[in-house]
Amino acid sequence: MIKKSHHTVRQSIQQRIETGEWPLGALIPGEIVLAAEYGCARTTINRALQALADAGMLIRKRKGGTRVCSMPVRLAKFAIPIVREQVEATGCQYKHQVVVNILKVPEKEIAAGLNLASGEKANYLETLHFANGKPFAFEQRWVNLKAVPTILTAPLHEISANEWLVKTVPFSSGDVVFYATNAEQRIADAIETTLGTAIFVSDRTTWFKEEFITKVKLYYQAGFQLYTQL
Amino acid sequence: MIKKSHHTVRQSIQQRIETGEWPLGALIPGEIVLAAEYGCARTTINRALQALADAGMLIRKRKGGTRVCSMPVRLAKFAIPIVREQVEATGCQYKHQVVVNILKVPEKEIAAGLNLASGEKANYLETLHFANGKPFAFEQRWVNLKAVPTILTAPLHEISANEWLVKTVPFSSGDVVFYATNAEQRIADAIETTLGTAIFVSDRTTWFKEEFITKVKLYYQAGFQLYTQL
DNA sequence: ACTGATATTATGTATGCACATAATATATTT
DNA sequence: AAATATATTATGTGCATACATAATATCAGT
Repeated sequence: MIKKSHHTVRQSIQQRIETGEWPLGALIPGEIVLAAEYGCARTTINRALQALADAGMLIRKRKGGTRVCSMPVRLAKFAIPIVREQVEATGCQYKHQVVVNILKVPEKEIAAGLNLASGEKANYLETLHFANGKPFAFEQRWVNLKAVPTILTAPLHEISANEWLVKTVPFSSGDVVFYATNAEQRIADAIETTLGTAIFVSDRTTWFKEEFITKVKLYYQAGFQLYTQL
Repeated sequence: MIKKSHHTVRQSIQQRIETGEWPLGALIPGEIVLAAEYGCARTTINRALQALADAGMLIRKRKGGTRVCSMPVRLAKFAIPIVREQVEATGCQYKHQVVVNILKVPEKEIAAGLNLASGEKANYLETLHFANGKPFAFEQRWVNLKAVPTILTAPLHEISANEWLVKTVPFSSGDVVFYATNAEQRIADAIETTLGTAIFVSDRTTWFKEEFITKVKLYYQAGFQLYTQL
């Protein structure tokens, strides 16, 4: 083994796990032993093992050593997408259309979820996203004006609120909920399907340093599938 | 700044991005400058910056330097769960029940998806997962007998096929599709809802070194939500 | 036996150094 | 002026070393 870079070592070790040389839950050799075996410095082995531990493939403990994760936490990752990119990824042409853009006081339960004072207005937007001219998703969005006052002057007819916010607001945390729902009449009309059709919905709330920024519900076209890889 | 470990440096730098000190797309100081500023070695800065780059917060290029990612790819991660853990996480008691466990030849389209020779039998399982005695999810699963012959002797009444496979088969790759569907009568009966109710479905196929292992469809109870964080 | 001090061990972290590599800027040649 | 060579620069990677830290093993004292 003349392997060198931690990438190569990492890959090699991953293989040895995958082929079953080190079965699930087994203790693998220490860094020094591996370093000798691969003919590299312990530092290099360390980086490789740490990377694998980050990936959830190994569990490391001082003393106790490193062992193969017995119940591997397989993480499915997916990029929270710009709808435009989602559409264009399927080879379709993207278009969007702002249907509603008003200021209004949200209903109580929503205002609470948004962390807004009662009676405070927020920017409410409804946008239709199209793929090759057909409705792809229907978006309902609340934007906190205190956090992002400039949204009022943003050219939302050229760039969707979705994309504008990602490009403008620095890193933020948030949570996403996915669920299925039977289409109400309004939604059914918007995405051109029939009442009661099962619709895939993503509901996302975004925060920036404890301050609410935006909450968006996306109703995808009937038959939509969210694909991710392990 | 007496900050030391790369963790601390990483956090500090992340803050400076989040507070807007370095806006989206901006070029940040080089490693040497930062090392001087933080009073640590360049290596330490390097590790911190690399970590942030891995997290999708920075983009680094030899020469050209490091800049804040202008269109941050926020990755939503979620663990592909053992259903039991999913149930227990909500504080409910878990139980499962194997409804069907037979060998049969899958339909053509499924066999193709499973990479099985035509006419070849596979293990077909139907399992009901319960939370506090109420149906939580209905599982339909195909298992490749050539890959995992021991499934036939597994105690599937004590440990669900789901969990047994995760504990037994080494790391594997796979893909997951989520979608919404209107419940057919069979499904509706199984999870005790009414015909046509919108159901959240996850459809997962798992491979081990190019060999098909298992394909599983999970129909979740009505109202189920998949929650993830950014 | 039980308790607590001490040594051992494996990983975690930091540092300094050297060289590799890629992209750019500058100088050189035609 | 255009093409080519060279220097510069910032990151990428590897190594040797040292010390830190946490968990365990060992051993002594009561």
